[in-house]
Amino acid sequence: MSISPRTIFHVDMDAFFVSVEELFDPSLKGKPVVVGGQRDERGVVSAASYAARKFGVHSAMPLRTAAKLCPKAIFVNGHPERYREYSAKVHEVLGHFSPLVEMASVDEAYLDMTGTERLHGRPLQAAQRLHDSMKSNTHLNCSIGIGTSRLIAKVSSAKAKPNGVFWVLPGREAKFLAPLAVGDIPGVGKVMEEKLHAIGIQKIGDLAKLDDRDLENRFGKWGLALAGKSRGEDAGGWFDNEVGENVDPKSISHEHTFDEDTGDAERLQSTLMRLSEMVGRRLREGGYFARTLQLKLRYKDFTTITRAHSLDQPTQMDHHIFEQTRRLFFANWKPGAPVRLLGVQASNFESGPGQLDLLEPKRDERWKNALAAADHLRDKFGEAAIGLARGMKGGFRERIHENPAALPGKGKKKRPEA
DNA sequence: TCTGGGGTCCTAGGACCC
DNA sequence: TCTGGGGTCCTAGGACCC
Repeated sequence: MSISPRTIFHVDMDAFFVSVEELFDPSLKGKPVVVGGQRDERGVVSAASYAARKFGVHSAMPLRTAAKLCPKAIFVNGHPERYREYSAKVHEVLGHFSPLVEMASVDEAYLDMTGTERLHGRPLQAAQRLHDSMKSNTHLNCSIGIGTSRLIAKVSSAKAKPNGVFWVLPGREAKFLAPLAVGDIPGVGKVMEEKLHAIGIQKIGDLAKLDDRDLENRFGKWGLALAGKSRGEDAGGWFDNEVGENVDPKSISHEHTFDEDTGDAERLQSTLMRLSEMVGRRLREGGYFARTLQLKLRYKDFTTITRAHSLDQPTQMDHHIFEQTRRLFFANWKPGAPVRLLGVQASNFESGPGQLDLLEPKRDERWKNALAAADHLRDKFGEAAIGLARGMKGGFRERIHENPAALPGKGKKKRPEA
């Protein structure tokens, strides 16, 4: 705990995906634009322009719903490479303002600005400069929230939107939060919100009046964290790590929803192979060896199961991943049942491969070489260049789209171990 | 309206060990 | 016999975020 309060910035890009698309196609400007796929596709909205939002379109809404609400909307497929490129530009701009920058996702970041006054001036002045610098270097707008904690910075950046700055003075945290809805607390979603409403809590101020122990008794660990959050602290959970500490991922996964549900075993297996390759590739890129492999299976009616298996020896090889997930698949799939989604996840990372195959010491070595060659080819000629036999069966190759929002640095992070 | 994809964290029960 | 208690690992599911 430091004695003088920290100064945290939360920088959130305004309608990031849409704005980037507008840079590539200026004719989109001012129009209702929906990024995430075509109007008749399965899938949800990744981002909507402000013009589209006026019709009630918002992110996470099914594309087909958006099309009904706003028939004139222009539907655009996402361009992950573009977002990555611009995210890197954003990161670079931010790096000129503080050495402690943490990209929380493609389009938002935390900066610890504590102690930068002599360089960049008082918070509002620094924010103004950052804003201008962002605009001139990336041609993108951002909103900036300033506070003494991540939580306050995050909540105030939402109040700053669009294209503004919002500063909560040190000592005014609880006062700022009190009139806001409990659902405005990051981490309080629909379910928690309803539970809180059920006991008569609507505003964050109502929450702050409750006893910490009472909240802990009702909601466990989360309840205690909530008590702190109601006062503006980064108490508990993922929020209270230092800004700028980058942490290794805990899991790597890929999943695919079929355009139409399928019960075709060959097609399902070839998809599983593709997903296994994608996961294996990323394990090798990151130098991770996974001990736990998980299959995800979603049926037509949306019921979803996950089945996991932990290996004796960690792996990063496609065929190990495929072997396990295929086994799990056939042990759980009702043959012929229409499948909506398949997913493959690797977790429980270890730094090395452990013991190699003692019976066939050359086998894994050969695989490793083959995979390295395949990785190299893909780098050179693109993802479709090569695939293991199963993935190619019958000339069919499941096309799997990369998710524009799925870029490094996402999600919640835990405090790194000392 | 018919529900993506990639993550993190939490809970809870059972196995297993001492 | 009328049954501990803690620790850790594994698995499954679910809330939540962008």
